[in-house]
Amino acid sequence: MDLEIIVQGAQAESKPELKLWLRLLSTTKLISHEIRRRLRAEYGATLPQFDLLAQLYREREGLRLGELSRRTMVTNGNVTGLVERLEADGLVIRETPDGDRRVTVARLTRKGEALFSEMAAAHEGWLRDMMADVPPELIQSMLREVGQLKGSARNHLSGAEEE
Amino acid sequence: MDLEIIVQGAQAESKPELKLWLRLLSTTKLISHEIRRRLRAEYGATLPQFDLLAQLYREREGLRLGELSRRTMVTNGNVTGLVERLEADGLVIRETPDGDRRVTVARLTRKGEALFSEMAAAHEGWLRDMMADVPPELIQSMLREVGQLKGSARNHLSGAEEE
DNA sequence: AAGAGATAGTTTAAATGTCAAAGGTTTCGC
DNA sequence: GCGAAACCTTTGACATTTAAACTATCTCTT
Repeated sequence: MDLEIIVQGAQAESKPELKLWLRLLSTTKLISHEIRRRLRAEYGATLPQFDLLAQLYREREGLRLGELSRRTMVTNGNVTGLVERLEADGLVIRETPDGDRRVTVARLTRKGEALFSEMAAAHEGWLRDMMADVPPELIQSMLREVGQLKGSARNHLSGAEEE
Repeated sequence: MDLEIIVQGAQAESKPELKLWLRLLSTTKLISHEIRRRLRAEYGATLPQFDLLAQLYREREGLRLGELSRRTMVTNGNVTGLVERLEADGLVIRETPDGDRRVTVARLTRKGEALFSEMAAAHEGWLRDMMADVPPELIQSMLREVGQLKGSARNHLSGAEEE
């Protein structure tokens, strides 16, 4: 039924970190699958595209592809293809600023703004629905605790990422 | 820096469900990236391969591909390719039982068992390390709360999945 | 037994994902 | 100003992902 089966056999009592990780992973997978399904069914969009549009929606003047890559946690080469497809759909345009010709900036078109604002409203509703059985206080405390977990993880990366 | 930027602009105060979701997503992405990097660097393995091997490690007599698909939350077609590559590496073997020739069962080889048991120990250590700054009580309470969230999400899927 | 229907895996196409290497551009040191 | 270093993006090779079509096999009803 679940990723958690990995350890629930012999020694599930110990290893709380592993157990928490598997539960986090299976939960986000569950919710992601659902959101992906609905995005596809109702808007013909994919989840990575939605994420990318979301970033551009917040920065109306556009973002450099490298910045998009950092914000969406998607690799550089991947952003290239994503933006290409979104541009083909007329949701995004690419421009090279005068100052620095190494740079490519992606920006939402009018059509992209309109579509994303629809999708965002639906997306938020889906989440509220899926979390309907969780009391508001729990949501608040999870927010805090997951934040702490994230901080801990960030402090113990092998890579060179700081702050 | 993060997925959470999606909403932190104008009206971050409201929409706690959305905020929690974005934080969950960015946290699991962060940890996944790190685990993937280390699995690749130290064992030349990918995360989905690790997940699949983990399932087989728990069921030494092997699992049908469909069951593997369900447990890893990976689609059917995907399991086919994964097992193919693992078989090519000599970590897994495929067999068709006598009773039902539609069925394919995947099982770990001696080599697969040895490799996975190494990887699993390292994997657990990485997690303990990344969660080092989180007090044990918090880990326990997150375990409970995330479980509740997962239950809620499962109850509000549009798909036909029950229990 | 025949055939409809269910089930198990595989295959396919399009998209996403990684990493590493290659491309142009800009900037810096001198 | 020139060459080297640094920067930004693209490209290429390959693995993973989803959804849907397809093949093979089994089961059940009649």
